[in-house]
Amino acid sequence: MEELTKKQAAILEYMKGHVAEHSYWPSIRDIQAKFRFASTNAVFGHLQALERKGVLQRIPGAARAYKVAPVSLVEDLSETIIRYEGPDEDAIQLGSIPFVGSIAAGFPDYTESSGVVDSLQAPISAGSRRRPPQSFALRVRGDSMIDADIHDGDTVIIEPGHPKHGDIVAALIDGQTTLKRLVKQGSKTFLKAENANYPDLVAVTELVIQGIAKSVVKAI
Amino acid sequence: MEELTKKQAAILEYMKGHVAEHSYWPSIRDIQAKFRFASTNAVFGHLQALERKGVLQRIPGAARAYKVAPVSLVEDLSETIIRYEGPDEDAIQLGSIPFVGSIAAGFPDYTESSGVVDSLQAPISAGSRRRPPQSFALRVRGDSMIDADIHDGDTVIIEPGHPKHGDIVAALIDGQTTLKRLVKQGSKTFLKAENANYPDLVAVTELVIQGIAKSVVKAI
DNA sequence: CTTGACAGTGAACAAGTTTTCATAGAACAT
DNA sequence: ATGTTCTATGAAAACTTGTTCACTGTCAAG
Repeated sequence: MEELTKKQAAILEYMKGHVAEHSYWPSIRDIQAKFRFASTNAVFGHLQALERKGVLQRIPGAARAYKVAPVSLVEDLSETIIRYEGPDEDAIQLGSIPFVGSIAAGFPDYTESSGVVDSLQAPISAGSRRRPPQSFALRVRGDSMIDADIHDGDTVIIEPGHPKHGDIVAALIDGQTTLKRLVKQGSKTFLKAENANYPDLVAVTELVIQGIAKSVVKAI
Repeated sequence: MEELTKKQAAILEYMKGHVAEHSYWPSIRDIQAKFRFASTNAVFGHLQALERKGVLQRIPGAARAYKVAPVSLVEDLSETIIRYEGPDEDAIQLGSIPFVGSIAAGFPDYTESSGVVDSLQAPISAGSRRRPPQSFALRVRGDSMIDADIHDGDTVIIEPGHPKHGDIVAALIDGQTTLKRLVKQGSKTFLKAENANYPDLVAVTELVIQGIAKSVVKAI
């Protein structure tokens, strides 16, 4: 993946923010005004670049119509950072998560049955209309679970619940969600990374598990 | 709120689904084609009706640009069912959650930093780009917290973390997320409903807290 | 039987929007 | 020096889209 230029990144960010704030995409002219371009064509070029670089999909001819492609961002996060990607009740249906931009100011737009969120590094649990369990999907970052055959880029389906010994869980550690195996020893509970190179056990202070990994969708 | 006619509801549903599937709104002509209207004006009329009834907000002149208004659905859920509505890092910014329809078939469109979910009765934690804490918002259903001045319809901002004694937390009980106050007695931990009519304490088995309520946005 | 809300056709207009064409400076690697 | 990429201007073409106007029909309430 080619790198985005500063302006390209800024424009993409603005577009996502616009969606988050207004729930619809900005027009080329909106972007032009925001960045004080004298010509719409300046924006046009950037959009083409964004599409060429694979981070944005335009719908030719259609107004205010875009999609964003999966983007891999490199960030200085240690261990297995789990990022939200989309919800589901089943790995097979994982494909149904539409995009959403970043959080921005504005008036809340939501319905009882749905919502859009920015979720940079957080788990999201979401229920389907059919199944009560509020399963959700996480994208795995890092290699702390490679011994469990869960690799960077994989997507894990998490379901809230009370974990048993041996379950792989999404837990909150140091403010970040990580994927670990739950280990009970007597009355004590620990979390264990499934990577021989990682420190063995992390003591569970309490009440930090957000869900249990039920299945894994391997990265393509 | 006036009732929606069958066609109006169908059109609104289609629009939401279109957003969920494609991440952008349909044009009037898209809707026209979907419902086999011979005239765009048939759609136009319905959209006007939807706006008049307060469930849809149009942006005059702008293409493929709409917002949806909050909708209250009544469902047979006991106790304080918490529903995801939108994320935020702050109550003041709560307004920034864009709409999303129900889950629909299609290819996943997401970025590393965002996602759209169907979230009928689940909590979603979401982070902003700025602040690591992955706060999220929940809509309160039921009256188990009325003594804490949290009422049905209110929106609570939840932030993942390790709760202290006295914190109001979003906890998973019987597979559903509920809002309760955390009470510690010696080495034991309980959850307590803030309603004199409700049973006093619920023992915390372990690892069920999903976040701490930081602020409340009162229902209008 | 009339009135009004609801639903729709058909055509046309006006505005919004994307897209193309022609042109050019700055930064940078070859 | 020279080509390439990125960035940008300015104008216009072409298409998309929301909006309006005129007219018809249904159905229930008054």
